[in-house]
Amino acid sequence: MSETPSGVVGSAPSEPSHAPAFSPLYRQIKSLLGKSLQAGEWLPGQAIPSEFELAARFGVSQGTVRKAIDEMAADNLLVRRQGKGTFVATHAEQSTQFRFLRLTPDEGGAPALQRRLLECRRMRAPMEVARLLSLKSGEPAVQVRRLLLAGGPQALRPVVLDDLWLPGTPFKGLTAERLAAWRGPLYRLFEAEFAVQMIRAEEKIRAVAAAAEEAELLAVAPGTPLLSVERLSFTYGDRPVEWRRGLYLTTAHHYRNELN
Amino acid sequence: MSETPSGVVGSAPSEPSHAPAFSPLYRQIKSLLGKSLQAGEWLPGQAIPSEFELAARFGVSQGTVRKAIDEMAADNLLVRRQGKGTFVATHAEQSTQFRFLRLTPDEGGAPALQRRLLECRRMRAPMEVARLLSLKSGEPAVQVRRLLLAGGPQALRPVVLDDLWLPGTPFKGLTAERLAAWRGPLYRLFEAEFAVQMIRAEEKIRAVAAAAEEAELLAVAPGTPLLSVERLSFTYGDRPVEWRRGLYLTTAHHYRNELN
DNA sequence: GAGTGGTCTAGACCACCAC
DNA sequence: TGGTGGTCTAGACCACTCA
Repeated sequence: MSETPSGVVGSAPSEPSHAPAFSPLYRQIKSLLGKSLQAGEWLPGQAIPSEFELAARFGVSQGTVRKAIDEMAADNLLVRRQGKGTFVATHAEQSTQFRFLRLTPDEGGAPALQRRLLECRRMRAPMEVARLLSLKSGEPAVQVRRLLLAGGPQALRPVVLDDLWLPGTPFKGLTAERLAAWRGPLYRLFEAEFAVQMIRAEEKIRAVAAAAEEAELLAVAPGTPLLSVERLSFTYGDRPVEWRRGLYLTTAHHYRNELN
Repeated sequence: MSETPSGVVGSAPSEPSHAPAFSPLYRQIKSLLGKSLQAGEWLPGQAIPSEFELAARFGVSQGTVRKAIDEMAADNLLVRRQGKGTFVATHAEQSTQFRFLRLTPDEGGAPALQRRLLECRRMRAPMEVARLLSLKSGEPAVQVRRLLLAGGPQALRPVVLDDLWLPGTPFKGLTAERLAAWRGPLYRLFEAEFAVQMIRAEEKIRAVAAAAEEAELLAVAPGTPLLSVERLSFTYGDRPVEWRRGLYLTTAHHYRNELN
């Protein structure tokens, strides 16, 4: 293309010392699309404009838009559906239901877990939590504690004890009642009611011995080895918006991982 | 293209009942490239032919070859280097050194682990191992046991106790001497000396209590919680070629994972 | 049949590397 | 300077969905 339309810059021929890294057109498009997502121009589950429309908007060819969308689909930000369109990823769909839960029964595939809410309270963020969530000390936070239970209707056994911390400001209306009433994935609640989309997460996994209180909640003997799974979740713009620690009982379950 | 060259089929216009899934050209190319890799036509670290050469060989356009290579690069089978060519992935490079080891020090980035070989013996594959490696019962296997140790030169502490099982036939010349003399990644030895490339792996992680023997080797008290990491590794064609169990001491280290 | 994403092509030009 | 991968374009046609 010879013209330079709407916000997209042609490849600068020469840059000052230590050039700020050449960025191809499709990456600029990707960045612009990311900003639109972050601004809420298209909501989770909704379709974004077609590739040709976006190409016209940005003044590039359809193939260039395509490459940008390809990458965002690989990042799980968008979902392509042939014949229908491209959609903003959501935690509402069955297929992405357990995208972040890697706990699997040793026998049989489906997790099929029940939830039991133990606690939900607002407080000033503890120092460690404030640091991880990039909050100023003294800012409000929400703590949630819950159990996940597995097994048939009669033989329900606790498997996961989760402790979550969320920044208080974006999660202003989050209460125990709200949580207890919610059916469906937690992250779906967050995106639907609080406009917070969980995009990616980092986990740190250790083996620990169950403390007295944890052991009682999980119905195991104190000292039982448990998987400690610390998770820091990020939303658009790599901003951390959730920290949680899960204690997984791995007698009949395991944490599965694929290495590529 | 209007002609149908060397082994590549055009999109069949109509298929019999329950059509065997339409496969685009670039996937057929990908499959052919995969077979060449498996056959050892290009060895780890070597360059494969240029995109134009491959396009000519397969009778497709350069863009189609490019898309096939793109996917194989995403699968970590190939590595692209602008200006130089496309190379068969290898475990020799620094960058892919610890592709499969997710254990990280709590403080500081580099793992920097030392190895200590404990055992290497040939035996008939135990039933469980035979099952996992798709061996017939009674077929030979190689068991390797080793320690990984972390810390400065004076304060070396055991961190990982690894037990590996390998199929005896492909690993015919593998001995304790061979292993002890080897400097560099284990998987590099496997690909260089035994023509076995580890491509991907599946891990199952649990928390367990250290048994007496394990505790002694790791220099911890019996009953100490350890991460049990079971890994099944695959080579070309999704054939399992290694099963290992690692016991990770996670007091100063953790298993890191990224969720997308 | 119209609209969407998916594939394939051919050609131009750019960025990087080696000689 | 020539060869490699990387980007971008324009256009054709296929596959899928839905009205």
